[in-house]
Amino acid sequence: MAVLERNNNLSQRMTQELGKLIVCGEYSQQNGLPSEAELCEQYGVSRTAVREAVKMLTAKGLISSRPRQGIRVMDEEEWNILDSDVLKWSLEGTPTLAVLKEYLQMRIAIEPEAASLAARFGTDEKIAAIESALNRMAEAVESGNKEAELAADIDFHIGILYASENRFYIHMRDFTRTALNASVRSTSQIKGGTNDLIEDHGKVLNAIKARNPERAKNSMFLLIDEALTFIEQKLMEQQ
Amino acid sequence: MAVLERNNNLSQRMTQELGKLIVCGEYSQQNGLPSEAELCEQYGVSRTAVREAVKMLTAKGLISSRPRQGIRVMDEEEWNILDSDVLKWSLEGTPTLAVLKEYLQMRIAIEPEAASLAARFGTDEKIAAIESALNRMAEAVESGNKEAELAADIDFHIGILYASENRFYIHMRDFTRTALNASVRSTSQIKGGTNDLIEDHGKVLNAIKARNPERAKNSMFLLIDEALTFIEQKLMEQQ
DNA sequence: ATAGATATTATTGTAAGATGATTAAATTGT
DNA sequence: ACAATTTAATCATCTTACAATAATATCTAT
Repeated sequence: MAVLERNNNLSQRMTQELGKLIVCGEYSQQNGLPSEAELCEQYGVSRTAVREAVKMLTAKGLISSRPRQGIRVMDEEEWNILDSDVLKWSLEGTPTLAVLKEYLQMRIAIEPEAASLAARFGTDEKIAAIESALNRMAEAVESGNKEAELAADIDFHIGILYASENRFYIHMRDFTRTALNASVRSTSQIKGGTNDLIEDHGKVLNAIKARNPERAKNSMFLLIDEALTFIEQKLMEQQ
Repeated sequence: MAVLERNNNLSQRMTQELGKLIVCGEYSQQNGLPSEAELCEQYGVSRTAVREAVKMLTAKGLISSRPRQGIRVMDEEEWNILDSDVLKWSLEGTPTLAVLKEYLQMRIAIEPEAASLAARFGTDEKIAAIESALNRMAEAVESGNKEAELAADIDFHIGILYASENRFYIHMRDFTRTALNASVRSTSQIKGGTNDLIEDHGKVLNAIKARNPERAKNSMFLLIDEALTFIEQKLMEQQ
């Protein structure tokens, strides 16, 4: 019998468990999912818990459930792939290069424009938060603390989203976090020396502080494009 | 007693009803929500239906629910504002200029880059779908059919997202649909003649057909930037 | 009086059982 | 072979009961 983690309440745990399995492909459109009754048995929980989990996954676009037809995994196109849980579940396995490319292709749309907005509209307080993140990142590079470096890197990029003062950009924070985690998770992402990485981040920050939207946008574009070009080249070699 | 629409099943309808009220601010962080028991009474449904609706809204980040504390509306920052239901509910009222600006600021990140990707990676079939949408749009303009024009306009922009061949761009289709609906909904969006609108769309399409990513990106940027500049100016005047 | 422990109670969490509604699939009749 | 009908698997809904949680009130010791 499957074992559930012990945090949260039962339907939340069921949601996590089933969501993970669906996103990782254990349950697929072909395989389908067991019926409510079978899930109750397999996990040793009541129908209430199973049904509430099914409802939550339905709300995230992962499954649909109808009488006589059972619980069916939806086409991936229907998944709410920007939902924070779905992003989290997708991070369970090691991401492929193709997936890293998808993340970067999206980031290269969002983040340069976010930097531009941050330069135009970001409050001094929010810009200070970006600067603080960059300082922490530099310290972490000095001391060779990879984990702290990643945390600060994430704070830097998310700080810019917040400084955009636009709800939709702010909402991309979980996406950005996931994308950055994924790129570090994938060992091939070692690439160039981390020194000019700090320098490149610094250029973005300076442009924002100078309230220069164009330069902020371009600096951020270059920063992400470097990573994207690297990935695209690796993908070429692979084929 | 509140009345529910008759489509779908009961918990779906409850979800729609409550979701709409939350997004429109009838229930807020201050006002809070009634308890499960009270909701059952008000809508004349069982706890099962109420609880399943609560779970779905929880999955969309709109509310949280804990023993003794009741059902609480989450901070807007937690809402899954790119969820198709949440987008739909947010479209219930007439959008303010500030909201239209937010939409356009996001579109100006996504769509130019999507056009660039479409030029690089879009299949001939998907590019043909974009062209077909533009043709329908031109016809609708000729015959003065505003509704058909909007539908074709939406198909054009969404067609480009599909042609990007990137899951994250494709996922933005509901957002783009909502943003376009909102801008038409708002009467002030009449702006320039629709003739050069077709021409401007044509430039984007031609660049994509010519497999020229840079030109595709720039053409789309200009197209959206025109609307954004217009809105920003209106906002200035308003203050 | 005040701080800290304890009891109360409102609210959600979980379970189980019963019946209704839906619809895919099997059966039947032509 | 095809259409109409029946069957049965599965989800949908309601009800009842009790457990778990946590905010609030109450009590106790200092």
